Amino acid sequence: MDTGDAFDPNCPTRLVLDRIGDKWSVLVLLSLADGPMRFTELRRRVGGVTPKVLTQTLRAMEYDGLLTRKIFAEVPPRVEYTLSELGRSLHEPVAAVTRWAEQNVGRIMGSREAIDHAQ
Amino acid sequence: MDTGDAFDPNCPTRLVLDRIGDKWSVLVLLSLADGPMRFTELRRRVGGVTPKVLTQTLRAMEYDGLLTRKIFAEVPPRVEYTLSELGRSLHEPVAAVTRWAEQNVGRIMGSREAIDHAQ
DNA sequence: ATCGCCAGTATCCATAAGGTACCTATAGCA
DNA sequence: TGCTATAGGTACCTTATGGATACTGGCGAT
Repeated sequence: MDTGDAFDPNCPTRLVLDRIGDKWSVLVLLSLADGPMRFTELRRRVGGVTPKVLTQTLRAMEYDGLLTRKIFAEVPPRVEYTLSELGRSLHEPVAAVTRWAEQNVGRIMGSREAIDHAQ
Repeated sequence: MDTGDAFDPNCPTRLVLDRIGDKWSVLVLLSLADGPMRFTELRRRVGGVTPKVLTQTLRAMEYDGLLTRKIFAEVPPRVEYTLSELGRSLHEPVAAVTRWAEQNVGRIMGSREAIDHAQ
């Protein structure tokens, strides 16, 4: 298996990029970086996510070993999501991209406005 | 306008994250980091992208000021895509995520296999 | 005379995302 | 003895988005 070329569609690295490139995954990762959270907490924190999509995202991240899901046998039910070591190791690179976005949002919006204005 | 909270769906930072989180944008950015490229060159380099989607991606990145599009009045036509200063500044953070993916692809695939095996 | 090159469009279809409603069981309240 | 609220989802339907394939135009080469 070729792990070195992200440009090859069959490369596993590409699968990983697809997953972590997902916008909800990134927001979940950033949220959980502050500590474990429950489903509804996450739902409130990550504005705009629907429960279905949040469930899909969390299940996918669990499958990839980025977080763990702990169910407490209580009523009402309680489920806690916690970043794994692997998930925590991804936090810094992702946070760097987010910082870039925050720092450059002005330039990007400026570019869009300049182009819109030229039309 | 609130540029500080990527969790707010109306936050511009979120718009930016959505855009640069797109898998094709990342691959185009990494390709162009080596220098300007033509459309067909990019298409070959970024395996699996269809022309329609590549066009959409390039237009979106141009709109955001990440790259410039230069048309040469020749036959056959020639169009060159070049990263802007802004695009180049995004390269390092994105490359860090890609490096993480390459280094951890094994762990992720291992997690998937462990879970598949447990079923 | 026809073929191929380049940079895309146009068209159609499948998949995925999004929105809303509903389910389960129990504890608390009236 | 209902009635309601709660948490963590599922089920269902509709709407975007992505992807596959085919096609265009002008010219130089065969």
